[in-house]
Amino acid sequence: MTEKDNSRASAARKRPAAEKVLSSASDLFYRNGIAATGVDTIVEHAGVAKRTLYNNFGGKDELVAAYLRDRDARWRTSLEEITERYEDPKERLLATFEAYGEWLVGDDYRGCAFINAASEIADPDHPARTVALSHKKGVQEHLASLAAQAGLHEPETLAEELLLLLEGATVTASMRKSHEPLDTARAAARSLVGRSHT
Amino acid sequence: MTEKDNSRASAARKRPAAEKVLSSASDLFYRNGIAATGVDTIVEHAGVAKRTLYNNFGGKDELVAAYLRDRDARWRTSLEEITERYEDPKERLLATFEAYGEWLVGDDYRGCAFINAASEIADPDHPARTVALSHKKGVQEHLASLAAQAGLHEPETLAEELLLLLEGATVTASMRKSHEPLDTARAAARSLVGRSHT
DNA sequence: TCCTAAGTACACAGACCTGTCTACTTTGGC
DNA sequence: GCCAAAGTAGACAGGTCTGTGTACTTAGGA
Repeated sequence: MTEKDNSRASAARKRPAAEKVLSSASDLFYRNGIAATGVDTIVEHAGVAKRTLYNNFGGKDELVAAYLRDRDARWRTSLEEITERYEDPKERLLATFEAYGEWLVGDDYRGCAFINAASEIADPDHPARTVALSHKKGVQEHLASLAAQAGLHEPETLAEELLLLLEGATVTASMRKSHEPLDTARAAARSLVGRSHT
Repeated sequence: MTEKDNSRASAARKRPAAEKVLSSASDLFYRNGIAATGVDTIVEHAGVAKRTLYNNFGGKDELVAAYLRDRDARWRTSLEEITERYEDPKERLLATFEAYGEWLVGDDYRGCAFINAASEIADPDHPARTVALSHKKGVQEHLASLAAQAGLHEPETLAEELLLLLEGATVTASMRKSHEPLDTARAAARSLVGRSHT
């Protein structure tokens, strides 16, 4: 269990160049946007040959999907770790807001990578859209599961309400470059959780 | 007052070609994204010469800003009209959710134009970012003003909470291509307004 | 009627984009 | 040490992008 198979780490062990590509792509896609980041920029930043990118990922679209999958995996790990800090089911539920908070520290915060990708990619068949959608579904399921464990009323509805607050806070925080919307969202979440109390 | 100076209509009267450009740009930017829409596509769609675009707007960046300004103006008009349908201050406040609802009908819904633009444009000095930010500020001020008129507790905080719900609903609705998140957001908003009641 | 501002048509520059090709070099497991 | 897989280097094709230059034509008010 100490040697948990983090897909990114294991890929680094066996394909170091591919890992460098993914790492550079992640940074650049997130910071500058997907359309604004060319493959030449990625390979230059990664210090690898362009052919390495195409041999390992197939093309830019698949690389974008891989970028989001990687981010989703790291997000899940981080969320799990933060949730486990608490015992009380209600606090475990609200810990999700804390997890979001840890991601938006720093002045390089550019909002949610999945929302940004979905905003940027109009094509409904782009492979990255599937990844973004399943990520959001995962977050909502996480919330619903914890809400149910906490014995709250209508856990599914509450989970969606909390998701909306989280999404709104993420988007607003990145527009204003402030983490204050997350505090507001957390306060509103406490109200809604209180209302759903037995 | 019947001859209210809608900037787009007045521009159409005196500069028909410029208006065609703005109208085409609005459609294409919103539907396909800003980066994905080239100026050649816009002028072809508008049926005007490329030079007309540059003479009237200066360049693509300024055209993007004009697109958002136009959308903001139309949004304000629409919001005002919907708000005036109600007498009760609390209902007027919640009518904002209805206004959002009217914008996300139809299968061509692609989310909030301002959020999408901000997601897509990483450059903090881009003229469109200023427009997007001031639009969101306007929405929040509208909410705060109505919350205060309704005599609710801490109208500023409540306004921000409602804004977050609206933003979350917009983003989620466009990802799922469903208007159901808006219903959830409205229900949550009623809870929060209830809590803030006298 | 004339004159100015607005619009047209279209070629062009220069940069950037994704993806492919070929030939060469490194590296890790057997 | 061998050999296959992985990676490298760099040119290249074929597009697309924003923005400019030039010479021409319309339209509307004084």
